Amino acid sequence: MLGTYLKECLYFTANRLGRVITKMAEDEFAASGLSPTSAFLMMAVFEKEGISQKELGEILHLQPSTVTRLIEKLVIKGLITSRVEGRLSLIFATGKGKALEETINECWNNLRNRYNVLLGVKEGDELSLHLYEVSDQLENIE
Amino acid sequence: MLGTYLKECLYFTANRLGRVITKMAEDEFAASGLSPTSAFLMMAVFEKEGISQKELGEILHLQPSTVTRLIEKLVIKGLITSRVEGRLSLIFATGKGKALEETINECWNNLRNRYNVLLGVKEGDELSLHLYEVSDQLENIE
DNA sequence: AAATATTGCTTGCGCATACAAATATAATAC
DNA sequence: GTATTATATTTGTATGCGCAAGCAATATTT
Repeated sequence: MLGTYLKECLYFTANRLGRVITKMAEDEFAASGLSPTSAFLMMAVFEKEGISQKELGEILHLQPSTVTRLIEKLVIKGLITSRVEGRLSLIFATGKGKALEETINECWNNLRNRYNVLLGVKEGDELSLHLYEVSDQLENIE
Repeated sequence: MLGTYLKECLYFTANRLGRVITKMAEDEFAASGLSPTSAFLMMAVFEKEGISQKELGEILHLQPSTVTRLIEKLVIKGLITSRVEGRLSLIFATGKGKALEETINECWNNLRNRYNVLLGVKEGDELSLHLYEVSDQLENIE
């Protein structure tokens, strides 16, 4: 079989999986009008009103510049506001943003159900935890 | 802990892993002057001179348009040529391209060693095979 | 308190990938 | 043998993310 070696390349398989699941996630989160990443950022804000951009970056494992851009778009959509406090930029959900909480949770549940059905019960969630640990190991966070 | 639910989201963990391993791969393949994906495309061409773009897309699990762009760059670099045959576009490695084969293989070995060391012997390779199967399941290829 | 360093965020730019529409060739139907 | 459909590739456009450099606020040093 041509190209079999690719199956043994974590770079390849990880990124392929990323693309596949991203499509699924975008599909499910479309109901919320948000990209999956934006939706998870919103969830972090719901969990801690006034969270800083720095914290958001740490939780989401995204670069500061990427967080800035996500925030930008969510502010334009009127879902969050940011208050500058010293050199921190603190993020709060607006009423319109809070109104999305339920929807976002549903989208997320739908996504999880969708892949857990395809992968076998709980296999998806377990794989996810595993991948999280693997990333930590690769980044040498112990 | 804030944002713990993210560990259970395959969208998130898969993409994070993708970013982490991509950085490692880019780093290792820098020695070849190629992006990891281009390097794997070259490997596919080494394996089958005159491979079509369609086949490349299937092997690499990339969209045709993405393949077109990769080819474009490799042609500009003088590593491959493409001969149009009917509606197929067949890809061949140039001498300059073939000269890279050894280097590319080394880069790949280095990458695999690097993550296998961090993840434990063979764990990386096994994970990779697993992720490949998972992607197949999610895409409903049986 | 002035000079320097650090920290958090933003901006400009680039890369990888995708989707949709356009194009080109081949195959099939009639 | 033309008309229609199918297939392979290309082109235009968009998104998500990163890096590097810059800016602004605070902390540290002297």
